[in-house]
Amino acid sequence: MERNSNGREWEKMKKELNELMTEGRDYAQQLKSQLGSTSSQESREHLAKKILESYHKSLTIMNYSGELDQVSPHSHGTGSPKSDDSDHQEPHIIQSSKKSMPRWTRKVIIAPGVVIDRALDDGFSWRKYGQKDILGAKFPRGYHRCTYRKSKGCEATKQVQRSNEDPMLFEIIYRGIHSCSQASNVGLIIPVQVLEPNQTQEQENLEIGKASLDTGHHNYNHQAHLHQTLNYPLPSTLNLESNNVMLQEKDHNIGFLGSTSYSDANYNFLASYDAGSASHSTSNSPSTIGLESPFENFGPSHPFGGFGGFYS
DNA sequence: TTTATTTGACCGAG
DNA sequence: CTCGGTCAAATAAA
Repeated sequence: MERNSNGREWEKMKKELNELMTEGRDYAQQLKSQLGSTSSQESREHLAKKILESYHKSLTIMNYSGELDQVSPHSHGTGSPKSDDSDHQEPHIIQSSKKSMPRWTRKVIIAPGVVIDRALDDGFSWRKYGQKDILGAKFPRGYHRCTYRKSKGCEATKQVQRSNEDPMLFEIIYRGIHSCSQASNVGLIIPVQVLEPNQTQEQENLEIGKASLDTGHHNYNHQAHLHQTLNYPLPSTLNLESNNVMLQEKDHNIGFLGSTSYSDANYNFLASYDAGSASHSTSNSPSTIGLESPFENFGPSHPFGGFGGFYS
């Protein structure tokens, strides 16, 4: 209703989303056309990777970051299947303090043996700028901002807080929308191979928490060799393995974007290939499809309406 | 070198 | 004052 500064943020978010999805659509289109031909496997993999990146980012923005990359049922879990598992994914967008930036929470449950860094990777590159001990929290909270804040003025930030009682649970609070179109180290998901099921994960987790919340490298070195198989060298740190993660969103759920029914017609046009996804290309071509008001579209099955209430 | 992380200082809100 | 968040200097990594 009342569109004020918050509404602006929303606009930005939608715009970003639109670009991201359009980009992904283009890549998918390319991939599709390459399927018939005998294009290089490499090329196709690259496209697939790009598509996943787009999804990843889009979902992150929307607050829904399900594990579409790979759906690996991480069963074993010393005590993982807790009630929390009831997937109540819900991203909550509140606009409280700060520059009235949208904010949402994501919860990530790490399966035993998973490298935390990797698990928490959401496709964007972040730079840690602080860590604080929080009252009542057993683990410190890490503060991160977009790596391109300086160069591109991207103001997105996130906080990572490890749960007190369940060290496998991380709560990530995102604030602000990425105004940068980075596609850096989205390590893509690698088929995870569950490694040694046991080991004192709790112990390790604790250690990590003490040491450095989000940079728990070292600890899992022994597993590294197991994953040398992956294709992409991870940029920093050696966290491979990854996706045994279970993502959950808390608070309000946005439902799912898949609901946006793109008309096939539109689908064909998108030849717009704005690799750079220029900021102006916001509504390039028919891409505006259902995204015109993404959130409204999602509404049908999900209370996005209530959503609006938050940031307005 | 440049870029990233660590960490205590600093600051505003309550 | 305390607390949560950020800054920035020192340090580490690349």
